[in-house]
Amino acid sequence: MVNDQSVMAVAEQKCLQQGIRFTKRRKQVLSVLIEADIALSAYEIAERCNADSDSNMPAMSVYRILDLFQEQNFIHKLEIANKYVCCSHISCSHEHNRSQFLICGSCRHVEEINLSEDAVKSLQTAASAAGFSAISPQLEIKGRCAQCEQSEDQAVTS
Amino acid sequence: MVNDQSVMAVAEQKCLQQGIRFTKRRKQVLSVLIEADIALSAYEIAERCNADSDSNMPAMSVYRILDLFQEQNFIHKLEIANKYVCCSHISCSHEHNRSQFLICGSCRHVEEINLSEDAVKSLQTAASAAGFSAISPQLEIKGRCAQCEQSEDQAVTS
DNA sequence: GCGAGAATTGATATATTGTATCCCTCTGTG
DNA sequence: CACAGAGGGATACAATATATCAATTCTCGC
Repeated sequence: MVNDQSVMAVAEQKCLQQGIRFTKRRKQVLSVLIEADIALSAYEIAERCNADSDSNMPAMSVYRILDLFQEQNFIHKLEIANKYVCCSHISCSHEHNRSQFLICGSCRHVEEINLSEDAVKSLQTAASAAGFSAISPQLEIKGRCAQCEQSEDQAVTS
Repeated sequence: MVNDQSVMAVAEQKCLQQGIRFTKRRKQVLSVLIEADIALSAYEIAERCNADSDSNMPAMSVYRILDLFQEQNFIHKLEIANKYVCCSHISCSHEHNRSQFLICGSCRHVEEINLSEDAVKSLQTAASAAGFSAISPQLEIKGRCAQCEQSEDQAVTS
């Protein structure tokens, strides 16, 4: 999991640099995403924001803030799940142009992985052979994490 | 594009073999998907069914039929777009366990490509290194097709 | 400090995608 | 014909997302 302290600090820094305000609402949303170790839907984020305080975070605001965060590369949207996760590289200096996600279909745990250069190249080759350019850096792959695989085996054999 | 005649025939065959009826509604849905060269949402399919006849295809039925077709591997759901396409291998004997799609974000044109063995292997290696097994065979990649790329260039430079 | 203008948020409405449920019809079989 | 089960009609509703306009808050130059 990401280091919550440093991530918030880095996010604040980056906002400052761009003349974007790092408001209370934005802190709330980012904080919820950092603390959750799974991908959350916009409405789930709103719920969690409203759970531990008397703040009233409307889903609308969550969507707006999520849009902003995506532009800033603080978070990623998992399009096959319609959910959002904190970028695991937010506080390091990695390039953000190659995000590959493994998404557990059972428990929704998300791993952000790094494919080899070769694999990425062969993807791009195949894409341009098919007449596609500017392919998105983001790859999302549905699967089943080790834990869920195990517990499902138990369920089947019991 | 797929050959509409043979695809319908193959689909009918496969239904017969499984004791599934290839009803008028199902024909309509498959036919719409074959004729459209782009990915369609369930509601778009319903609209098109209702456009050129006085049939009244409810969206519900479309969803039911789409579910069936997915089980039969007649179609694929593009999860990053929430849209559906006819499987380009429906009338050939390919394995259906490795579908990779390039999806144009502008015109929604979809290409079904085949990655190299190596690329697929390196994906699976990376996945199991991250503790994931049973990864889904389906890969969806957003991009921009040659045509749209070109017309966007024009728009920018004009 | 003060006002203009921009950024941010609030609030409401609505679109889009998808699921649940109940019941009716049709079709093949004994 | 009666019946079982597949298929479909209809309605309701849940979940995800966008549009729009008004209110508030912040920033910056004065």
